[in-house]
Amino acid sequence: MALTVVPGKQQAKSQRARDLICDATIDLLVTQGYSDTSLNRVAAMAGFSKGALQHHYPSKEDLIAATLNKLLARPFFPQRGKPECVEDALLQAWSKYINAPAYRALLEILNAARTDALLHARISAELLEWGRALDAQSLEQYAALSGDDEEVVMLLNMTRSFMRGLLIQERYGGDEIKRLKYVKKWIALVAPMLALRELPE
Amino acid sequence: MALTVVPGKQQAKSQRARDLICDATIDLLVTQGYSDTSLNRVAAMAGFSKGALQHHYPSKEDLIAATLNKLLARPFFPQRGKPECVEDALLQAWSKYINAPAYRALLEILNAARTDALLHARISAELLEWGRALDAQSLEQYAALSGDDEEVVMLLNMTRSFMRGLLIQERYGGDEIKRLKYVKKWIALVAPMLALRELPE
DNA sequence: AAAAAACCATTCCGAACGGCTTGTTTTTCT
DNA sequence: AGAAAAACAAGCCGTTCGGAATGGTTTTTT
Repeated sequence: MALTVVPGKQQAKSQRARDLICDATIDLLVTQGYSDTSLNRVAAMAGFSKGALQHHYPSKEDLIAATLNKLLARPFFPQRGKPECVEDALLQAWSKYINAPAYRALLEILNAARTDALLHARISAELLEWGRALDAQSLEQYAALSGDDEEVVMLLNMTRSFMRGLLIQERYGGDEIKRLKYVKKWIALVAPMLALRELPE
Repeated sequence: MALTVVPGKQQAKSQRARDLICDATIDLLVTQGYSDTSLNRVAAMAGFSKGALQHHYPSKEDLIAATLNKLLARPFFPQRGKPECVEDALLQAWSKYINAPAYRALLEILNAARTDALLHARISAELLEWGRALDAQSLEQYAALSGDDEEVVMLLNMTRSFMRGLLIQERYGGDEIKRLKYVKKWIALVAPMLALRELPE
């Protein structure tokens, strides 16, 4: 008789519920900020009751950790549709990765973790691993004209830092066009020191 | 008889109270974050009752606006003890201005204003003026080797963006030494394009 | 000296928070 | 089919928030 280890109708439903909840959390983080992303609002926006939310994520810390997990899974480097040159690649990093709602949500969590010791302890290991993974991916994608691998990591990290800082500037002047101008200027400075690595099939 | 328009004993006391309150606010913003910088805690840390705080700053918005005012008054360029070269000047901008508690407090307010419409409306004009003043000061202090004044403003703004983003990186790896290394790398990139302007007596 | 204004302390309020408990419905397993 | 587990709903609890009201004290002005 069908000993089907079928994924389970309920498991799928549960997974879908968790996805909806995390998506709602991201949305609220972007539009309302961390402290106003309350469990009540998340439940309401996701279309569940408070009890359902509590069932899937027993505490707010659990909810945020799960949401962060989803946010960190976003690829910094596009896995298909490889860009033609370094300039295009870095420009895409800005428009597709940094200057996007999901990244703003990520920054909200990072900022909250700065002063919330428990949250910080909960996610710090994951963040460190994330940083290491980003560095490794940088080396897979780029090479430095100087031949120094460490320089690749530095330049990519510096680029991300710059873009992060630029994203924050939106809060006090600096419209979208001006920010894009700055990004291009940065790329013009840094791109000549980098080259795209040949990707293995 | 002495028509002395003496400052007034009470006025001085009042001013001192406001200073203490704003200092406590800055301290709490740095150590606890914006949402945990409650009026109760501010009053307690400043050594006043809640009623006293309420007297000096009728609403939290007023308190934050006043504190922001104090934070924006910090000089980005050192007014005395002029640095010898562009490299030193930019390095000082990092160590004395950006990588300092007061700047973290400023970022907390900016971040809060992103989602708090009322606070944003209250401080946006002041922030715009601040940005303009920074640009003007940049032109007073620096000249571009290319002769293009706009480039001076851009490079200084890019430097501030980069340092801002670098400050945030502290939350997920990147110790103090590594951040300083990044700052120096950036300065090495950008300083050759700038020159200190001769300051009039 | 009297009146006015500024300063400060205490207390209370309604609202919202995160977390928890209890009860009902739906799915899965035997 | 029936028991167990998972999913969900609704409500309560203790706390804290920002703000308002009230009253007393000190300083300034008239």
